[in-house]
Amino acid sequence: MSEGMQPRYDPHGVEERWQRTWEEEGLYAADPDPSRTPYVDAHPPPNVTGELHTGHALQLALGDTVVRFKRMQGYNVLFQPGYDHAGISTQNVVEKALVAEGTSRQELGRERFEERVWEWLHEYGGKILVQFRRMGASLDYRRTRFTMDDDYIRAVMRFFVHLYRRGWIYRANRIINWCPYHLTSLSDLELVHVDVDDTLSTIRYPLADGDGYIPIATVRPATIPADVAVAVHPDDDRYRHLIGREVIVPWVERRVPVISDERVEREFGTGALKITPGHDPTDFEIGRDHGLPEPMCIGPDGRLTGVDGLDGLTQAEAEVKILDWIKERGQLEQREHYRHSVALCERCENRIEPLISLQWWCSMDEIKQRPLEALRNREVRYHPESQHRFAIDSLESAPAWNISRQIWWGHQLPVWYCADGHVTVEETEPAACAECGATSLERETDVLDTWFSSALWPFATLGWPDDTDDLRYFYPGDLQTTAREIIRLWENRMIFSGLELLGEIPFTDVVIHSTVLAPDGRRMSKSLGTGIDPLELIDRYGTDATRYGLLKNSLTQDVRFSYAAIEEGGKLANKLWNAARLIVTACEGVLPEERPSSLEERWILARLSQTQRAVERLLADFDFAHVTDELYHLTFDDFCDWYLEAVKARLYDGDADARATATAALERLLKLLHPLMPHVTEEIWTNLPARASRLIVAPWPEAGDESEAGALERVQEAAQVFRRSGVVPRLEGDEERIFAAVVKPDRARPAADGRLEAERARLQAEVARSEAMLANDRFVQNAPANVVDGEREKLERYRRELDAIDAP
RNA sequence: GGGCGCAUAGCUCAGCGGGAGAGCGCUCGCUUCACACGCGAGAGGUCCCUGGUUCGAUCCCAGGUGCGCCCACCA
Repeated sequence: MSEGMQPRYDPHGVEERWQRTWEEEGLYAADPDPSRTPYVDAHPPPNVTGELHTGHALQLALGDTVVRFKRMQGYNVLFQPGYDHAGISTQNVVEKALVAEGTSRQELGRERFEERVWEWLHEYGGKILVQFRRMGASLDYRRTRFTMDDDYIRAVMRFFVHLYRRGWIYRANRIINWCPYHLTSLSDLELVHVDVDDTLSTIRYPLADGDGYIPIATVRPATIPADVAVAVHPDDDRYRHLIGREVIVPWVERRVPVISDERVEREFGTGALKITPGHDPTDFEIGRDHGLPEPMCIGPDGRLTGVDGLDGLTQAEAEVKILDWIKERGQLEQREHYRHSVALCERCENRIEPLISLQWWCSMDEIKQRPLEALRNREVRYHPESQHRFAIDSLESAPAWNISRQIWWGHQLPVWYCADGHVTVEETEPAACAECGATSLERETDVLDTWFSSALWPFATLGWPDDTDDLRYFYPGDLQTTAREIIRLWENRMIFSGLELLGEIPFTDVVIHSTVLAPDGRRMSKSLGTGIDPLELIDRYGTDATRYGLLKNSLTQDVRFSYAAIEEGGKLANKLWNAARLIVTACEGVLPEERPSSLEERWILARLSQTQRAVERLLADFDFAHVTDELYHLTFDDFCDWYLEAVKARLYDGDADARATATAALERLLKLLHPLMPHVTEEIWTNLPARASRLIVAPWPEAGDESEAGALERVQEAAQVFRRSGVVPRLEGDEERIFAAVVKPDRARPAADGRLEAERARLQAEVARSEAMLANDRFVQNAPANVVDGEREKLERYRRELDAIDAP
């Protein structure tokens, strides 16, 4: 097929063809096989409504590279695909579509709305898996799972009931983050914080006995009607004498106590804090500790409620009226500009209302103990290692988890109430109330936090809660690739669910990849217009080049996106293609066999082995950036510039050993590169003779003898000397032949005036420096032996090169 | 306010106790029978600052400066 190889490698068409072929030939498929060792990467399920972004692309490139490497090593690889129902996000997208149609979810009602979501998903959902294929991801697409599949729902219900019976799930009134747009509670992890310009008002709260006032600084005068106390620090001399007395809350003119609490910051504002347990998390805690009531004055819609004269007003409107009232009475001390951070809903970016609400909670106190122990024992390895500490810290400090959401799209809680309010928790609808036997039951309308179901991904995808062959064979798995911010949302929860339900952590290695920043260093974001669409990269440079570029960038540090890295990948693919073209053309029909008969052949085989060992070592540490580096230089410098240049003449001359060896060497190079750049290597593979199997399932080579890796050193030294001085050093045999073939002294420009003298001077200076160093007793005595020996070798080399120049 | 990290060539980044590196960009020369997405030759750096440890520091330690990210209830 060599006549089909064009001088320029074009990935278009080739890559799609291989993606189809590999999948159709079942080469991604994983099935239990007790004779083989499994290797499992349960790839994070993206949002069902999502589109491929750089983070996904990077994550896929990392996971797929490892998985392809393991597959070649003979592991039975399961790379698990799927997508997540993603509660609020999905509800959002569909709601927007409804609004565009002139209707709303409220108008449709819950049942119709859920149907609409399913319809929407059947039409548009899961597009992302098509895009996963374009990344060349070798996922077992037959096994695609959705976190709202019937079986998956069963797993979620089982998990909930399990935790409930353990006594860890409970229902309670607590202050929560309320999104007035979505009309639901949110966990702390679903918020974003932004700085806003605001106004800090200092308001005088008169003492009830008429004797003076306490100044209070607040940014939210609209919450004043729900004040239940004023708190000061117990050691604050300004106010200590007032503790225990009463002040009058403006507008509602209610008498409330002055209390003391250490959580009050003396330095902030006036040092006195109004306590509003209904609308502030700190105040809620202080209020609980002091046994204060918990009234609210702002409703779920964000408007005032239950306050005479303010009902139904927005907070801005209420604020004006309250401040006017205060001003009229001379109680407004000052208004000043104040910049501070506020919490927003990460989905709609509306301001969060803290308010008290009856919610379902999962207590973390007991559930986190086993995971903590496991993490401390390093039963999970984090890459980079520094994330290990963070995983532990974030688990240690994990607060009670608000698991209920007041939205319609998601897993409805398996909780039923009878008319008397008794609670019955069952996996499926119970016939009667567990407490009173009443048969008329109402199901809880709340749904679960999306991450509650995500926590089951590594084993719900394998059939849990049933005891399946898949589960027994593939669980626990091996690899997780994920973004830093997901550690708390997801990694920790998978670890505790796995330990709790199956007694084992679902994976052993967690690779936390970097955040890819825009080329200018800002975050990639659609709204900023700084996003880079991986599909456009694929269209422009090809999948292999895109994968290579992303891997090269994926260091422990956040990195700026670089087109240059992708272009480098494209060049590597083309270089490889042309090296293969040379060998395929010159060695047509020759079977690969390592029969090294000359220096350059022994050398390249040793270099291939050496690089292979390095790649294996680096991949074990998930150090992808250095893998790309090793392979780039192996291909360009060693394989092409030295080996092929040296052996080319013998290939054209029909040297049978050289031809067989060249073909074998190319095969090994292709194998090393396949995990990173699967398509171009597979395409070349088909052009090699007698190929029974696909490269994707070809065995990873045994690394051979590395002892000849330095065999070309004298020739390379000679090349240095020649290039710097124009002098052709004396060499013999293979070395002379290789020098002539690679360096081509007969075609080089003649030695220019002064070049030789400059090189001689340089070498003499090096010799002098080296001799001085070796003459220094303190150096010779204190430096490690290998350093001293190294210096002696260097000196020898400098002297040899000097001799070469000075020879006639 | 806590935690983590980064400052090295024009740009993006490796290296991390003994000769300052790569890719891109730039300059010069090559249409040499695999490849101009190529080959060869070059220019370009107080390795952020100040101290300390050491025979020796870009690398280790302390302090400073400047950036970035994550977390956190200063109203």
